[in-house]
Amino acid sequence: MSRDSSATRARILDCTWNLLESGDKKVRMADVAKAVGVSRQALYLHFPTRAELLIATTRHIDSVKNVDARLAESRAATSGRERLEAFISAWGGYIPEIHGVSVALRSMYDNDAEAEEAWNDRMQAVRHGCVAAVAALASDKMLRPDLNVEVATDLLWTLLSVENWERLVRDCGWSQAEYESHIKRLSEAALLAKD
Amino acid sequence: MSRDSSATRARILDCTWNLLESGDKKVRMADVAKAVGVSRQALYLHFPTRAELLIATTRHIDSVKNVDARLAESRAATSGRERLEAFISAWGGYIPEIHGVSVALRSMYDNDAEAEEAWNDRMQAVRHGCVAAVAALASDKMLRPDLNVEVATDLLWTLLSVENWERLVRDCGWSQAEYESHIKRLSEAALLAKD
DNA sequence: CAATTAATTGACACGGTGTAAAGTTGACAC
DNA sequence: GTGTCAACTTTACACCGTGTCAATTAATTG
Repeated sequence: MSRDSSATRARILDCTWNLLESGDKKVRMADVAKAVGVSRQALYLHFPTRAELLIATTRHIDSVKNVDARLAESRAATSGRERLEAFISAWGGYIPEIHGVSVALRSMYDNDAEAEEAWNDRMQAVRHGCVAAVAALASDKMLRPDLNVEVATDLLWTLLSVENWERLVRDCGWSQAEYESHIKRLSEAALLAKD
Repeated sequence: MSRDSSATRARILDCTWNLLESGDKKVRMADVAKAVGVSRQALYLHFPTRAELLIATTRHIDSVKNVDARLAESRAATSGRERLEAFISAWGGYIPEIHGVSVALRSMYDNDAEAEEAWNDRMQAVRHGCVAAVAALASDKMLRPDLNVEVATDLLWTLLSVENWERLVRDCGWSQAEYESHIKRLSEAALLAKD
């Protein structure tokens, strides 16, 4: 090989990440190319479409930030309630890391089926975590009697949405700590049987 | 005048509304023109940009559905708690009506400052309703002691977001009634002092 | 040296928004 | 009737961003 292809690929992913995270709205292929210091066409050599670049970037972030490991930690908790809190901390703390790319992906949602799929895929992963947390509550007999696992999962999943994080932290100016503590309280109020 | 300008304008707004509500994703200027039975340029004669057409459509819906009056009703309630429930019913029941146009407006959010402004404007109107409901709770001494009006408003506003409605009703398949009852319970759990 | 491969340059098609200009049609006034 | 005004049509085009294509340059490796 004349130059190291995988190295440029990595540089592209890093630059894309930076651009997305810096919040400079417009992240066009040309912007990424410029930031990487490479021609626009070189980008298409590595990623055939913008959607695939964004998806690859999320996977890149996931692996760097090790989201799976983080979420897995919450499974170590003994009681259902501890597990719920651990899960909220893990996922809630992860949201700010992926916020930039999540905005970009969601704004392609309507026109691009691939982007939609990628985003839904990530959200299903979160949902699985919600199911596990809710199931742990249920087996501790801590789940509100008027909720089944399905409905409780829907509720928790909704509370933990990126959109809600955006509204509270970005639009309302809450700190990450405020977000986490209020969402924890709210989730418990939503799911736990009062005993 | 050869034809009635304001009548075509009304037809345009109605057709836009229909198209948006029918969920046929792509609502381009050409699609609207076709649906109205008018040339694409005639559209631009009435609405200089797509954003302005969408904004005018929301205003049109608002006036037809009389959202202000609906929200105003919630002010009639005597106790703070009743008022909260009335507000949630009023707004929650209105969301499905504007869902189509809300999707369209939000998907322009990133590229179009005008669309962003229009959407924020609508959401601020909702927020005012939230403030009023929370204030009513506070004056009834029903507000959780660890919440001030500001934070409580942020929470309620977030719970009542269109995004949460979409997730629960559209993605999770809840009925409108289920949505309303769970959101009411959740809002009360979030805001009310336990007495 | 020859082959391979990364990357460059420049051109272009496509879809959707928005603009510009000239022509058509109908209502009404005088 | 003729003239005028305004709504609307038709056609053409500019702009932007994505994605494609083809020809070329340059570096590495056997």
